[in-house]
Amino acid sequence: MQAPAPLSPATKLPELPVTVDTVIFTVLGQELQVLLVERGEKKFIGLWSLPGGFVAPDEALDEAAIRELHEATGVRDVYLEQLYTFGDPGRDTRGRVISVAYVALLAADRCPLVPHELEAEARWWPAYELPDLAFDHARMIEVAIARVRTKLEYTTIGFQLMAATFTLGELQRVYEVILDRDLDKRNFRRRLQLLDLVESTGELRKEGPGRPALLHRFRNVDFVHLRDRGIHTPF
Amino acid sequence: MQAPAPLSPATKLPELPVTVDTVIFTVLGQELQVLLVERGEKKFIGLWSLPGGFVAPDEALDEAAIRELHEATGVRDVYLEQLYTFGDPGRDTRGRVISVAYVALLAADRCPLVPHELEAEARWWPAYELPDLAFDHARMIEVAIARVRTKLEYTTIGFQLMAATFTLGELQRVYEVILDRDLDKRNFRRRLQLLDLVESTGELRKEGPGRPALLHRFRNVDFVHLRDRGIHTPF
DNA sequence: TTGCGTTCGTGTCAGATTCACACTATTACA
DNA sequence: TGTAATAGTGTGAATCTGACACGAACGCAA
Repeated sequence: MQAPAPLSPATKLPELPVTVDTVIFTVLGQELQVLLVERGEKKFIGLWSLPGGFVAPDEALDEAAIRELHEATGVRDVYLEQLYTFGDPGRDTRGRVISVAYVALLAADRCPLVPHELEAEARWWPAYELPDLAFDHARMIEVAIARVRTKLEYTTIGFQLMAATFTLGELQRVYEVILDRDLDKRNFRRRLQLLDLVESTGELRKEGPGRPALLHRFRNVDFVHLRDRGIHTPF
Repeated sequence: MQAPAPLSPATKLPELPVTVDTVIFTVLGQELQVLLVERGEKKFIGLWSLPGGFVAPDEALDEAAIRELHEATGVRDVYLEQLYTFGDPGRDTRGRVISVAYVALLAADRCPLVPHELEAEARWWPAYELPDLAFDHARMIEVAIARVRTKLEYTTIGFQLMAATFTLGELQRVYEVILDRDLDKRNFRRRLQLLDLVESTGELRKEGPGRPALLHRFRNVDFVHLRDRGIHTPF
């Protein structure tokens, strides 16, 4: 039960440090990548961790995640959703810490090449070939990948990883990289058309050898629950 | 970022009270019901809230949820999953509190008729006709209903609401009550058979007028992700 | 005992969806 | 100008979904 007495500074309540940690994904160079920061502490030399930090006393969890994301990347207005809360005693070897994990999706053309306001070093790592991670951050990334994969199948979060215009080939590769399997080009395009999700800009993009591709944009940038349209397996 | 210095009692870190609150569902009398406790505080007279309480300093979040669930209902070994973490400043009018919400599913034959170790009054309420709720607990229940509905469609969590043996009619009614729509009897049964989820015990249950129904049991009590079998819309 | 109301249990068919599959078009480059 | 690379396009078989109706077995009341 909740404490029967009203809370007050005088009331002795168990209090715990609360952090947010964010799994920031992008698809860069045909790979799903995660932003990690190198830990400076002696105890954690060579270990990497997710960008995150403590929640201030008057700060909403989402706000804290947005703030930390901005500090780590310099960008705002990023797709962000709460993932799961990790709170086992012992998950942080330095003491009891509750961590509310978030997932963020960042379009490749908005990815910072250098860390923003971080003193520590930060870089992108391939999500399937991660370095040694501090605490339970490897587990967090596992859960995050599972979440993104699932939602890719019944929402339009995948769009969050694309630039404003893109080719259908690029879009398909993003899906393939995250789902970690090949998709059929014709079925993929038929589905996009059927769902009325994209439209052609009319422009072509020439790049390397091969026939130039038509550029497309999304018709509805908003997050769409395809389930609401009775759709369960878009791709 | 995480604090660069090791944590210690001397280090000044922002700490926050953390609670768990659990949305306990059952299906009783053709209705989806939620267990609520009446708040004793003067400030909250007439308000009801979810059973919950503070997380102890050395206690895992899941453990805290299990403990609170046991205190409220007297039962253990209940299906329980973390739902979402609510942490807006101001969500608790008495001060800043982070609440990790859980969902529990309790079979009707295990429901306590009277509260267990609670001093406060507790009772089941129809999930679609709730009383005035304290804090953001109404929102928590909304999110919980959405979660259970979604998972009902691609997992076997629905089984958690059934007694060890049951009739197919009872099972269908549980699904109908949660999804809040009618299902086709023949399609429902065809799907159960196709998925090989239930088997007949051979016994009959006579109850009231009408032809007696064959009793069934689940073939696999474990939580099953039907998606892993390529199934997306079981019912 | 018989009739009525109630619940149980069962199959089919049309429409929609899914999945596998191959060739031509357009470009860069040697 | 030929070759390698990528873009773009349609069909058919199999499966899945969703709508639909009736006989069987029981309790109860007349």
